[in-house]
Amino acid sequence: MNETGGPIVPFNNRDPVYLQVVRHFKVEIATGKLTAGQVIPSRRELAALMNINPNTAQKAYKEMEDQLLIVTEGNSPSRVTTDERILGVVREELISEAVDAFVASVRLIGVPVDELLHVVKRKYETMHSQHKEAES
Amino acid sequence: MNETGGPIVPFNNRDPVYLQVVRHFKVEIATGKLTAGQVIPSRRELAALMNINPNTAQKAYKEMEDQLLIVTEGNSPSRVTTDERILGVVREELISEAVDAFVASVRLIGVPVDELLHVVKRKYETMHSQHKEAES
DNA sequence: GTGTGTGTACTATGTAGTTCATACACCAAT
DNA sequence: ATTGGTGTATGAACTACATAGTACACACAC
Repeated sequence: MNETGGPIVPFNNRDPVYLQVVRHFKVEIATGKLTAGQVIPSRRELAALMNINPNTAQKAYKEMEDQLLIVTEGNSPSRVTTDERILGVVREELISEAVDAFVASVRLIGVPVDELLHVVKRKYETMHSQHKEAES
Repeated sequence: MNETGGPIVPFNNRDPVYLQVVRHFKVEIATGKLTAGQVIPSRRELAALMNINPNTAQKAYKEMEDQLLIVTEGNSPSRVTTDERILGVVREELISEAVDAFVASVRLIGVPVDELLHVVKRKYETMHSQHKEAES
């Protein structure tokens, strides 16, 4: 599998790869696996790791630099920003974006709040247990 | 506005237009605005209504026929299927798809269920009140 | 029959977005 | 200075989608 050169990492095909890479790093930051000032792989290293094109990695890093998530001085390896104010909102941003998209998609259907919350809770716990099973 | 020939209806630009048209009809069905056996506009009428290309309308209708949502006999106008089993699951499908996508997007972040439900509820009620304001 | 409207099918074109291939400038170590 | 590693820039290639244009077969009304 993956002889075709496609990405290894859990990528869907609806969203651009470079944005999914950005999201991947945001999750790493939000969950504390990446901390302030920590060095991240070079463009080419990341490309090899994720089996994507170096330019795609570059585009993702460029996007993260525009969002002030990472910093790059000269040609030393890029690092996660040390600005705690920025890091602190990453988690909330991720959650908020997901919730916004979700609510927007069900708004027109007119689902009662109670039913909605119930379905979410059920699905969430189901996936969580499946996740645990997969790891064991 | 819309002199350019773009769609009038609330379409985003990430998803293909024809799929958003399909979704539009599914919502109409789910909310009871479209009922079993009801006649829907012809391809050319819909194209004029939504300000899209007739081929895009055709593609949407073709997709709905493949999903057995509508039926077309000869060249009489297409109608919503009378199969209640199919109509009955449209609403649940819409909700389930939205929930699946949502849960998948937040799963990696590891948000506690309680926090998640709280944020959803807050956002949902906010949007709902805004919706009411916009209508008044 | 004529005309109009239906669904359907096919090709071609334009466009936007993504990814790829390549090249360049810089720095550091050997 | 040469080699190998950075980050960076640019243009080509490719894909998906929407659109335009045209055509055909059918049915119903006049």
